[in-house]
Amino acid sequence: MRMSRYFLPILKENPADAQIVSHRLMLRAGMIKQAASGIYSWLPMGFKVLRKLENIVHEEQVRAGHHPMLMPTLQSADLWRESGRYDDYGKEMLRITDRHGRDMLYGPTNEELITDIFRGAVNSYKDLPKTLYHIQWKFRDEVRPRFGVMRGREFLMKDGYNFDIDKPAAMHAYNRHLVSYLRTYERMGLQAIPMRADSGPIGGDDTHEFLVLADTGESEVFYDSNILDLTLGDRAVDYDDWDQCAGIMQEWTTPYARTDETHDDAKFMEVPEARRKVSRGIEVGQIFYFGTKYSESMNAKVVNSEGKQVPVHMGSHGIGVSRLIGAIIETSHDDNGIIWPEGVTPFGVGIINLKQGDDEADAACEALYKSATALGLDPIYDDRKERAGGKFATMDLIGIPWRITVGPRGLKNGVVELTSRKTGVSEEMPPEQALERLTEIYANV
RNA sequence: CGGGCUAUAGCGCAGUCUGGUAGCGCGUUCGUCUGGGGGACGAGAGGUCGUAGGUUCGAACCCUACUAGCCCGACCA
Repeated sequence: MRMSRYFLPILKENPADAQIVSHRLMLRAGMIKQAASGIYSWLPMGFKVLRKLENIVHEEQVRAGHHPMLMPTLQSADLWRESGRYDDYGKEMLRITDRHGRDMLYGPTNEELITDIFRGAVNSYKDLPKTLYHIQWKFRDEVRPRFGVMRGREFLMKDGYNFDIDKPAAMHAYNRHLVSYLRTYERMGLQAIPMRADSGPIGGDDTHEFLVLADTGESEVFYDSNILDLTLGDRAVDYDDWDQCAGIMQEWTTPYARTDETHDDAKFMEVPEARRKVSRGIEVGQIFYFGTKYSESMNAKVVNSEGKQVPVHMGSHGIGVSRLIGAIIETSHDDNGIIWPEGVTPFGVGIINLKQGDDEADAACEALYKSATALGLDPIYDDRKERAGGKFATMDLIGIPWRITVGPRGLKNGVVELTSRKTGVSEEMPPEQALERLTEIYANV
């Protein structure tokens, strides 16, 4: 992308309404614009990152054997009356009346809809297990939206639902989700810790929340620092292997890690003092096993191998996709702006032409831009007639992890400069070599 | 939902107390110089002062109502 043609309305000054760093940087980097309280338009660069996160979530869900689909944002109140949640959910649910006077709602979640879809189509244990999910906009009419996309009213969320014949099978689904979520967050450059949590209005027995450590997090968290050393890395996972998934589940849930809601001080004190950590965390996902809560109230039953009607065992699992952007920025930024992890960056490399209008510099940048594009590096080329300082500041603000700086001084020696946004370390090398290095870096992302 | 605050140019703000026809910085447009970390000088463009009503010869400013947004708390992914 040529910056001169892109829509990137960056702000030099801090917007007055933005309290936390991710909100401030998203506004300054021209990623979002507020449309109403807690509701945002996603401008091209913000949208690009959002789509990248969405893709990672999809890839990892499909890899785990789950089926993508799409349910509507608007739902009929009827199903919610059937489950009993129409009255229980409270004012957080945005209620709408259509022209015929029918009660509708903008979905805050989709348990009712998915159960309705499932019960009409599946009747036998032979059709189980199934896990369906979608990534869709939700609306919760928060009393007090704040912190930009971290706590908006409209938000993009992946929510998935598993249907299993009994509890052991449903627990495998639970474990499988935990593993797929760990992998998802790792690919995004995030360390998200599964913590025993409170089930809240969704209900259920078993639930873990995934928390990203950050000072601005909404929850207080208590954990054994040993958990920070765990990584999935590139180990091969067979999602059909119950024992392997249970083993990974064990591995991650053995060290103490809880939010304040479920914190047990006596147990926490058993952790050696040096490893006992108290911090704050941003919740970026949650998994639940809730047994037959919805299948019973909504009559989602199958015939088991003995010919008897039994309610299916269900679980639901969510990832706050739009809020993840906030979480990533909270954990990855400096005074100059965002620092995108390579896995989610809107552009692979930023090319800065220090002397726009200089024939040699222009030609070198053009060539570099074309090669980088052909290599799939998805470059953003700052070809504006700006001073060098302004170009550096913009590139730092929008957080592109790698920068190639092209100027007449280096070109005399046939070199450009490759700079890491994260470390600030620069190295001079011929343009082809810089592209090779970047190709290698992104091949491993 | 309780308590507090704000609304003036794209963004950040002053002007309101003490009423007299709207200003600063950034951005933006044009020109000249400059050219490796938000440069300098000069000349421009851009505002129903949130909305409606009231007081007044005259309202951004005083009064009333409404709307929107923000902060603290309770609540939440």
